[in-house]
Amino acid sequence: MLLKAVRSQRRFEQVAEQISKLIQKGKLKPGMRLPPERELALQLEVSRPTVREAMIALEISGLVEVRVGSGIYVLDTSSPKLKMCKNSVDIGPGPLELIEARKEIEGAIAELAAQRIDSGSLEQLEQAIDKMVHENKIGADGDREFHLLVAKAAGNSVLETITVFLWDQQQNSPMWTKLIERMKEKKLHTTILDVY
Amino acid sequence: MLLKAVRSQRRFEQVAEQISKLIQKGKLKPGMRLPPERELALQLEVSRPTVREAMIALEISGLVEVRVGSGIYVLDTSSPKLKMCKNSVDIGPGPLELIEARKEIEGAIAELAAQRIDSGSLEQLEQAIDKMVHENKIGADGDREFHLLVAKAAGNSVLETITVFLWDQQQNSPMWTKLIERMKEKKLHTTILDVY
DNA sequence: GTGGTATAATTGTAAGACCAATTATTAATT
DNA sequence: AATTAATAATTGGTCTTACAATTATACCAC
Repeated sequence: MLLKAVRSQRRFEQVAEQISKLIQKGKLKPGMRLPPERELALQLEVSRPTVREAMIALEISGLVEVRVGSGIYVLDTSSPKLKMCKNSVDIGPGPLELIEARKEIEGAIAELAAQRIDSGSLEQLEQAIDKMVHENKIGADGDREFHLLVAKAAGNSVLETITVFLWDQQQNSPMWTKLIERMKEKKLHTTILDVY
Repeated sequence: MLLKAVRSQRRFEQVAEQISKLIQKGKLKPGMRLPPERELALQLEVSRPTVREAMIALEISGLVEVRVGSGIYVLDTSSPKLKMCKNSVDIGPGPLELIEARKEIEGAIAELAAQRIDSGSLEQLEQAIDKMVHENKIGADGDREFHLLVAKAAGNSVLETITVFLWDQQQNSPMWTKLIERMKEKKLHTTILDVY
């Protein structure tokens, strides 16, 4: 007998749910600015702190963006098809697991891409490689660009999203930056580049 | 000239970050109850609403659980390292892309798992396979169980998370369910099973 | 036009009060 | 003495009000 746990739903959750569904249904389109917090509070018949809590919840969920002094705007939730709470508090995994995951997954993606890539994308790739070599450091723009191009060449939006996700995890991980620093000191670039 | 956008970090974000790091470092262990909101406000020298906003952020990020009248408790974030946002409910990509993505990624994961799996996990896997065969349908519990066990056997939390994610996407995709129905009609089970 | 400035709109933060739910304590009853 | 009931203390949930910080807009001088 499967039962759902009864949770007293707090007000900010109800508010967040309402707004979320409006975005889902397309009543609120990306780029739109929703009413000021005070006005929302009036319409929903709750206090402004409650509205604020709901907005923070939506922001962390990646549905809206709060711009100070300007307003709250609906984000585009369709293009980055998977939303892995970017603004959410960092609970990232360690860098070693990430390196391994990238090695495996991007390797598989690269195979696909090799079969499908067209001449235009190939040229872009070469440029990215040049850039990466020129920058001569790990975690730079050329690096990211390269991997994303490979993913795009594979022609699968899911794989592309996962690549973006892996990259962003790396960028947000405090342990990663620390690892990068230590590698710079010890000049282990070549060793690490082999992993890629 | 690449510049990063400057975001004024709001107070509740700073608070959430502090607590988050304490949890990461193990200073706050799962199950622990953190100080009352009022006391946190005093220690951090911020107002209580700010603390509340931070707690909501942490809650949605899956780091803590708020129990009314009792307190705020640290959740176990070690096993499901990355959480999807509750409020994120989107349409998701088409089923064909998902099938392909799963084929590529789970294939790569399976390689790793094959090298690392122990006898205990192997036995679990066999049971899952039996279950899957017995259920004789796609997308059932045995199916999910099987893929998750493989991912776990690979010993990489990132890969495990991605597997869970792919599976959940499939579950949430309306196009997927439609596809399953049509396949049932046309009895193409065996064809699809080859893809796995 | 360009650049600076003033004004208004909006979010950010604070403080205090009170309510609701939970938990701990105490008293009462058996 | 043990169990139960009533009470108090603790804690999160919400509201109200006020002010600060930030942003966008309109306006003005140059």
